[in-house]
Amino acid sequence: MRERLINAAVSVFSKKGFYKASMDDIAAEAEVAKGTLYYYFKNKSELFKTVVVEGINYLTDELIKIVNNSNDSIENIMKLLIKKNIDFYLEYHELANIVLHEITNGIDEDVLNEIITAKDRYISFLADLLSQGYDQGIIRYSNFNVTAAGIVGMIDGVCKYYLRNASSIDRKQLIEHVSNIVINGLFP
Amino acid sequence: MRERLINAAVSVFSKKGFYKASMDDIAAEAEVAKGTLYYYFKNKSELFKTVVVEGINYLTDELIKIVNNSNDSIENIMKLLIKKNIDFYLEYHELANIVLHEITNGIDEDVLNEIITAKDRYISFLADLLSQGYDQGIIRYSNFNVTAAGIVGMIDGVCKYYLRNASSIDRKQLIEHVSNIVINGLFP
Amino acid sequence: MRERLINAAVSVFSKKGFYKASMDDIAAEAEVAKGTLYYYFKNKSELFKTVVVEGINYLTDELIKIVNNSNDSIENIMKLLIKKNIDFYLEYHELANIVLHEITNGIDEDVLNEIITAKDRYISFLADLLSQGYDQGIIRYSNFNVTAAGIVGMIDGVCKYYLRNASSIDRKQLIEHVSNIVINGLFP
Amino acid sequence: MRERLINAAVSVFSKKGFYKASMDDIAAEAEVAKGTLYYYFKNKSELFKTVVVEGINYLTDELIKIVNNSNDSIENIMKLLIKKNIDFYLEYHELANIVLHEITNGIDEDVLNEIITAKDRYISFLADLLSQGYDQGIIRYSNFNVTAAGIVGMIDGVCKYYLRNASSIDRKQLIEHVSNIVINGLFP
DNA sequence: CATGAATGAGTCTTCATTCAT
DNA sequence: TATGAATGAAGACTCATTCAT
Repeated sequence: MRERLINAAVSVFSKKGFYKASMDDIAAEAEVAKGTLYYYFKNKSELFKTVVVEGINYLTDELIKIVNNSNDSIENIMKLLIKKNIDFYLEYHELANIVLHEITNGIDEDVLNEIITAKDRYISFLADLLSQGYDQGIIRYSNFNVTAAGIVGMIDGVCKYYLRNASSIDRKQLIEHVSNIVINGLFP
Repeated sequence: MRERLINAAVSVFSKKGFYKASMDDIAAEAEVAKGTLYYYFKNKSELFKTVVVEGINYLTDELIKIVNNSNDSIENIMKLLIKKNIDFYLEYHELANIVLHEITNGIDEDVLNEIITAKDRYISFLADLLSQGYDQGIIRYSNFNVTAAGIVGMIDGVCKYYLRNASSIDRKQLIEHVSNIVINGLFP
Repeated sequence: MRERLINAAVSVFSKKGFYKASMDDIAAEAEVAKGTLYYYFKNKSELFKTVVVEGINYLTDELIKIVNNSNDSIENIMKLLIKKNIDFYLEYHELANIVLHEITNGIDEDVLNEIITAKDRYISFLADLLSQGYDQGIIRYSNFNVTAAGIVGMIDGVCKYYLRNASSIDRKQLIEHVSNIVINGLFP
Repeated sequence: MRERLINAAVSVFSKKGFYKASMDDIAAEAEVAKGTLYYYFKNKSELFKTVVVEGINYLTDELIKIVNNSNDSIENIMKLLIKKNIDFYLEYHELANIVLHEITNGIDEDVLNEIITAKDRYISFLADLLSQGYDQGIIRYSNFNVTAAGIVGMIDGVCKYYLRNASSIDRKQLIEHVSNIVINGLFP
């Protein structure tokens, strides 16, 4: 049942965002009584946190698997990660919108902290990878966390644009394009 | 008076975001009666739209001025724009958070469209610059809009990280760093 | 309007008590929208406090007036006060039930404190009178506050019994009876 | 088991009162599942009634024992009863508060009647004693029930004051004081 | 006997919006 | 122009109660 509620919550939060999503909506989506939500989750913030934290952790774990199962070059791994990220984003875009951003209002402090922790784990994972590349002499910059945050932000911005103007470019090109910018920069 | 209301609204929306900001808050901040807000703006969405659109346009106009008044290389202009962007973001970060992101919920459709229009103008402006660089052979990629969206997203992600972990890097370095990644990529 | 809301609240709280009385009930009784209640009172506790504090203070002030305007003996004043108290009690009995007893649960601490303060003023007033009687040598005991609390408790107990079994005794006798016990004790 | 549930209920109702006490609280206190409560008691009112009625009856039976086992004078028995009452009150004061005053709304009519019956038995017992005293010519008034209710009310008022201001008088004095007023009145 | 998951009616509270002045 | 009292719809949350196991 918990699973079912979370799925409903993902769906509704994705479509409506934190504020516009009502507990009624989510209960209706899950086809349960509203009380059931409160049987499993203390309150709306708690439910939201669960969705977001599990979302981020799912993504992070997927990425970790890719890295662990690959003997490829850092460059190719990087490309794969970017692809995976973009795929995730485009699949659950509103959720990603929520997951990848700060939602500093209306959520209990402690709940927010858990979200930030999950997010930091995600950024740190990317930063680690960058750090490895740096040690191998194939990445130039040492501000790994900032760089990681920047990459995620770029993916975010690009996906959002893509979702608004889907026709102007195809998905494969999008991934390729982001990979190129990240890896080679704009200037030749 | 209208000016005064908008300033109050910027301040409150910046601090609290769209949902948590109440018309009472804004009226109190402006030191007027709540009814006055409705005398000048049809409703909350309308007021929000005004703030956001004027915010984006202000930023865009600032950037346009920079470009028009400069004879510098595209590379240097690019750096300046990035700096300006980051400065704007860090100064009005909550507002920027709103301005730079999709807030697709709880706002009237038509009002939302005006926000998107302003945002597109901003992205287009950056894309134009990239296009010029492309024509001069100093930028590699031709998906100008996507690239522009990506740059804005990266700035966004980096600033957010910076605001959470301000001590780990200094502002000048931050700007430098983003400029470098955008211009030269991660790989040497 | 505030007056009107308080009157409605007195009526509803009197009939139903703090918990069973809903803000809907009170709004309906006052024939206003529920929001209006919240325009004048921060919340249910605040409204309740207002009713109780004003109730106690009203009663206290009435009693003070009696004392100040009378040249009668302490004994006769005492009788008058008992009469006034019983009349008040029987008129607003559920309210009196609330007013005279602690409601230690479910009410905000600070609000509760204001209620206790008002109550203490009432007890103190009676204690003062006893103290005067003591100084004049016509009252035996010096634990004035305890005695005052005891008298109020007795009135309470007697009135409650009366309300449950109204037929067994008439109101005038009730007042007479309490006065006698208080003044002369049970034993001849 | 039933015993165990009642003990838990006494404890929780005593601390929180009827409304604030939840069936969850009571189940937790008894360390059973919530359903178990409903296996033994039809509903919350029923459980509450059981607690209250058994409480009153326990007290009444204790008092009856005292009277039956004593050859003392009415006066001394009276004092003992007052002492016992005050002791009971101060030990289970919140419960006593409920027994004597709990708002009678929101409890099923029939359940309420059983509470009143138990209460009346208690009052009647005291009234009987007064009646005996009257027959022996050592008590002046013949409104026995009203007088009994008044005495109980006085005990209530005095104990409550004592609980709020415990330091101002000692317990033995409190008992003495109430006995004196009841027996001799305020006026010499 | 005992459980505890599931329910849904009921309540408080917020706040954008209106409108008479 | 400007006010602010009044509104009422909407939403989060509680909790007594039921029932299948």
